[in-house]
Amino acid sequence: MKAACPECGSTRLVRDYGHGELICGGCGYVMAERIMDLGPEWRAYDQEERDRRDRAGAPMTLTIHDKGLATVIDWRDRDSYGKGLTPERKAQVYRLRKWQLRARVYESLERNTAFALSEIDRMASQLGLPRDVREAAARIYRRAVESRMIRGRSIEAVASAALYAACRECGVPRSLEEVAEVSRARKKEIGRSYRFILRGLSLHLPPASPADYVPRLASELRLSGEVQSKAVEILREAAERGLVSGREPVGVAAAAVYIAAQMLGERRTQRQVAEAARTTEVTIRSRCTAICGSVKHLFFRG
DNA sequence: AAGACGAAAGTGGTTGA
DNA sequence: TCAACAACTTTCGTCTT
Repeated sequence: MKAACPECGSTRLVRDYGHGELICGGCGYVMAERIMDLGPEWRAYDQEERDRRDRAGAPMTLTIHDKGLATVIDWRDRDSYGKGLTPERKAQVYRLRKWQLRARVYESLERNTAFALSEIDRMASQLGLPRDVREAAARIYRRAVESRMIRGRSIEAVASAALYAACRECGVPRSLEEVAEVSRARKKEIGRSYRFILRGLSLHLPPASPADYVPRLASELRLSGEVQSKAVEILREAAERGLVSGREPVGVAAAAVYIAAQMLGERRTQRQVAEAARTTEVTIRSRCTAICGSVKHLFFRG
């Protein structure tokens, strides 16, 4: 059955998303307010997000499961004739209301989780991550949902943060940049959610070690295994000399790879290494001078 | 000519009063 | 809440290969 305008009977109804209203195309009667889709893109938690919210455009469908048309038990203890209810009837209505509310909350949680998991899957495959990382990310996300930690932050950001954490947990770290590249959330938000999740789930992951990044950098730059081992050796020396902590691990790893490649005659330009590590030549240079200054003897040991 | 170097100014996030 | 701060980036002129 199609909805019709109570004023003129027209069934030509127009949705005005800008104002969140359902309007009769015949006479302009406003039939319903607040039909706006409450999907994640519409929510904005700070000015930055409000500014770019327009990218979402109008929702393609009304994702409210009942499309706003199903019967809702209202809060008045009256029947449809406006008469009061008997105590038994009141108790029954009370139970119905309770269950209807529960069902809605449950369905919305399920829907959001399903969306988050598909996002995790999409990002993971874009980053070329193996199955166990995806499963770890899904596990972390579900735990975050169970701990009521999603409230007040976007699903996208929490899903990305879960993936970021899972990468570390599985020893295949991706930098925040890399995750942000394939995520719809901003790097800043992901970082925030990440810290929040770690604290909330009392999950403590040690900061990523530069050595974890070496295999990826090396393969992206098509460098041999010898270069990899040399880079790891350099990193071990650097770590002993306290040149690692407080620095961005990828940057340190990039410098080690650059030096190792040079030592073994598989030269790569700073530009190439910087690109693979998503950093700049300047950063690599400053890491290099720090490392070379104190491990120069490595150059003369073959 | 391309790559490496380093100075200087700018950026965004953290920390501690 | 704000200023100081450290790490990193951008930009640019100069030197090296």
